[in-house]
Amino acid sequence: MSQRPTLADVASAAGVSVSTASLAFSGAGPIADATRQRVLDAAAELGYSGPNPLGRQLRSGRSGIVGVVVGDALRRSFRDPVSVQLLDGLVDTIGPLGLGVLLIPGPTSPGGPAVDPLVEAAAMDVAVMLWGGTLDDPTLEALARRGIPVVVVEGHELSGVVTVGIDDRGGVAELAAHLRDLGHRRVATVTLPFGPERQGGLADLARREQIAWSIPRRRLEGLLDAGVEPVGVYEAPASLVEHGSAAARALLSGPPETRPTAVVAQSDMLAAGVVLGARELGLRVPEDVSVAGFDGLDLPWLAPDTLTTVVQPIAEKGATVGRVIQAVLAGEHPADDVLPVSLRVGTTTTAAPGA
Amino acid sequence: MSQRPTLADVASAAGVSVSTASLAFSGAGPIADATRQRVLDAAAELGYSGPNPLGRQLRSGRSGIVGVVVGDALRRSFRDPVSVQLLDGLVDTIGPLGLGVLLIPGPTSPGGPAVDPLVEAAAMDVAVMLWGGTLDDPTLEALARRGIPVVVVEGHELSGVVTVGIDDRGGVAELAAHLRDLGHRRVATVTLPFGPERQGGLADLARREQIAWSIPRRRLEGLLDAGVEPVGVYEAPASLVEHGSAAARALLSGPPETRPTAVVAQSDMLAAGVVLGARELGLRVPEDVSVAGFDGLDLPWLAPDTLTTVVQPIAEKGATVGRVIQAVLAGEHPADDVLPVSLRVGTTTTAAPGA
DNA sequence: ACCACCGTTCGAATCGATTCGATCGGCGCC
DNA sequence: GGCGCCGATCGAATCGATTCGAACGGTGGT
Repeated sequence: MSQRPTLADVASAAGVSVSTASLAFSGAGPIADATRQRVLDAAAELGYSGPNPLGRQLRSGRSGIVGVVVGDALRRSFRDPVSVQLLDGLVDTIGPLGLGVLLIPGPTSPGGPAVDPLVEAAAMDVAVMLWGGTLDDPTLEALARRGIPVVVVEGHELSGVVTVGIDDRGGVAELAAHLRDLGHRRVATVTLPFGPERQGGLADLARREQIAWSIPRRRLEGLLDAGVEPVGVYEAPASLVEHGSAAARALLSGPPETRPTAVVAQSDMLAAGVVLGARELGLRVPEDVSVAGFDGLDLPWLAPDTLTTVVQPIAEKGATVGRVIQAVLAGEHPADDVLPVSLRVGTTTTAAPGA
Repeated sequence: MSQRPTLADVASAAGVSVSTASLAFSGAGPIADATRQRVLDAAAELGYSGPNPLGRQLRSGRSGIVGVVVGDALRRSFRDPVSVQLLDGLVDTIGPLGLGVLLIPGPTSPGGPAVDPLVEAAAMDVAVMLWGGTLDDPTLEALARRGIPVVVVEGHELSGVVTVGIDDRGGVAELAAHLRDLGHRRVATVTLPFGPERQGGLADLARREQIAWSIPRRRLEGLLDAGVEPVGVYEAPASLVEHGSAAARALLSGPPETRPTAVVAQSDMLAAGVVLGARELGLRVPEDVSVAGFDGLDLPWLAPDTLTTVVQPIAEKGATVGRVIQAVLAGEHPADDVLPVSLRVGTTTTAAPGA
């Protein structure tokens, strides 16, 4: 037999019907031990390694696949450990449920199609969007058209999709209050990209009106909540160390009288870049300038320094997404979830100079 | 209609047979423009968003899925950018072919099952193993039993699987010759883990006999090829910065007379850790100790230093894997592939002290 | 006017498994 | 000894699409 054996082959070899053979593998339904053994022996004999997943999937209508839409090319998206740790928590949670993760790149090039072909045609039971998009996100629209339920991480409160997020606004507010209490009056901030166009550079007030994505907006609002009006806003095109360094050069090059005494970055990668960039400018951290981040990453290459940062439970967030997926597949309509964050004071912040 | 519409629904709404309706979507086979348009209109009317992938997959026997077995938990595996960039190159190449990547964690916990359930049961047309395993790898066995073709990255030359690798032995030899020419006589090395048990620490000769994985072996052999017999071998449990720092503490704590004047690390992450660890010990790099790595990563947080390293074409390796997959799916038996590497001299190596 | 041919469309088989209702056989109870 | 029940097994329908050979209608040529 040149073809791989099917359940029918095994059944006839074992002298039973296909339905009985199916029972022997699935274990659902009554079957005599002797019969099951006979089927399994026949299977081993024929080199049959279990039911073909495609047949099973068609019948059950389930593919067992969770599509994860990454917001960018992998190499960029996964350079920030946040995405990776989240994915890890997700995989750990849904693995035991028999679900697997299909990676779907976000919009790759400006010239290319708006959505990856996988979004249009791949088999999946549910989709997850890291870095939740906006309401008119073409990916979101395509998934809705296909009737695929969506879980959005850190998105707007959208109708028809479930979101899992954190209290980033409150966390930043707490951080800002900490800096305020340390005497900082000139605070600059480095933000995550405002939208898919990913501009980089100092953002004036007009630009700040155009924030499409919710994370940079909420974290900016957190500052204001604590009464901290930033003296400079730098929009990073991605959450990467080099963009943090560029931000430092842009924000900290002025004379000491007007130079910010503290910089709040919206991610730890950016904050680390700010620290390195500040040092390149000859500034001491934290004596000349305090730097704080967001995420609570472990950055061994920054040792012996540790960032002052807002710690978010990343793996737990991934696990929460996993549980939400489970609920959605069970036909439930889970509520949006917001996880708590906490301030961790490290060695990169101290009292403002002269305060 | 509570159910989602099927092709049959669309066909009857358009007044044609299902076979004709299928032709309208697939474009394979002759169909009158007017008829196709009628079918597409009916589909739009019913909210039918294209053929159900599960039905198509069963019929064609293809799932369009490439299973990628990551050698470890994601959060660890993807902390080294090498895996991520490789995956990125792979995704870029197979995406246009209509293929998607299913992430499959490697052996997670020592107590757990030897292979992830996805390896046993997930639908996939071909599997890729990052960090190729050994001959008796249970994952490899399971895939062989299922008849799923396998492409191994950086593995042994195995029968029945295609491997894609680089000339790491030659690259390390070139690097070692460079150090030798700089006058270094006491060279230590930090290796990648020898096998799945991932021990960490100084490796004596007995341990060096037990190298199960091929990468650490070949890169070690590269040293010997250049006539460099390492005065110390430190086995890292993973390719992470902190393990490099630990290696530096273990290898470089002795008195200057016996201390190695150069350290060759088998990855850039390890090398970066060695640089940081050496500095913590009060040693200057490269004046007191030269450090070299492998991979050719861009490490902005090491600025202004740049590692002396062996550059491998990571994205190109991923693209090669993609092309090999394409060939395998076309029924061909592509040959093993070995990509070239090149030495890049940075600021972390210089002449040996006193040489 | 008939035939051959070509471009379209249709019917039916097929992919590989799951599942429900029906059937079969054996056993216990009256 | 017969009836009923229960556990085990079987048949057939079903999931949703693709594909191949057959049928069909219309046109052009003789």
